Amino acid sequence: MAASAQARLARRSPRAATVFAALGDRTRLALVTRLCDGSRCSIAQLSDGQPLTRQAISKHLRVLEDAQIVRSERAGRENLYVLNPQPIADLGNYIELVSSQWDAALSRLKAFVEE
Amino acid sequence: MAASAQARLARRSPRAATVFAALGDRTRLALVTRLCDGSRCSIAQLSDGQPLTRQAISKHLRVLEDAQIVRSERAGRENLYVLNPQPIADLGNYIELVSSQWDAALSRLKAFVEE
DNA sequence: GAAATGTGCAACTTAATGGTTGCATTTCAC
DNA sequence: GTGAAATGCAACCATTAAGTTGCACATTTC
Repeated sequence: MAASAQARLARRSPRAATVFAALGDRTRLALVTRLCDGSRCSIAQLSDGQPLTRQAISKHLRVLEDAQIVRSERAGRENLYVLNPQPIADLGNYIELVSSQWDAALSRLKAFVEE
Repeated sequence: MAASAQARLARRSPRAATVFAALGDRTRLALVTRLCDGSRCSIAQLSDGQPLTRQAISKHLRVLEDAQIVRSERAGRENLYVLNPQPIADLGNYIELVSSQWDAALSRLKAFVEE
């Protein structure tokens, strides 16, 4: 089944790479951390306390939205952002595949050494 | 315990961001996929079949090595690379924290609606 | 030892990222 | 309706990233 697992990993690669890349930044990771308690926050709220311009935060939110890690919803004059945990959960599956592949390799090695 | 979970997430952020960023590229993800069956491969082997220069692959491997996702070992004239699954597994923990935070938020919302 | 193999290093190009500032626009509050 | 608040958009700058080419260096192999 090794080939099948590799194929599954490869098939998920493009999408996974986008999500990984979106999370590969401190500021964006902080935004995700802030949003993962389920709160809906405006850009002004999210940039409050951060040592960056509101525009910078806005750009980061767009990156997260492109990766579908976050959804935005207009409410009057403000734009509310909510986390969408699905893509991140999918990464969890990806990671589990990698880990299981590695564990299987370890088992084979162990069996080989012990025989 | 919500504050504690957030704090844990924030503490892991800088390191996690590095690993996420290292995985946020198709080519590097392909390299990880290739190595996660436990094989030790030279740069020449890893760049074989890829539509990139050996140098490009070499640079990508350095990024992965800086993130400690991969280890290299000199063997004569060739440089063998092996996966180190630990940082990736740590990302799994990070993701689980995010998910559990989100689930807790959902539960609170549900309780609020139903009361 | 000469040729071939596997890498490393440096310079360079192009494109993407992260960030800023300034201004226009929509919406709310009084 | 005037002013303040919350955004969006565009232009711009500096840095990093991704990739290439060319060459030098070590290690096999014959």
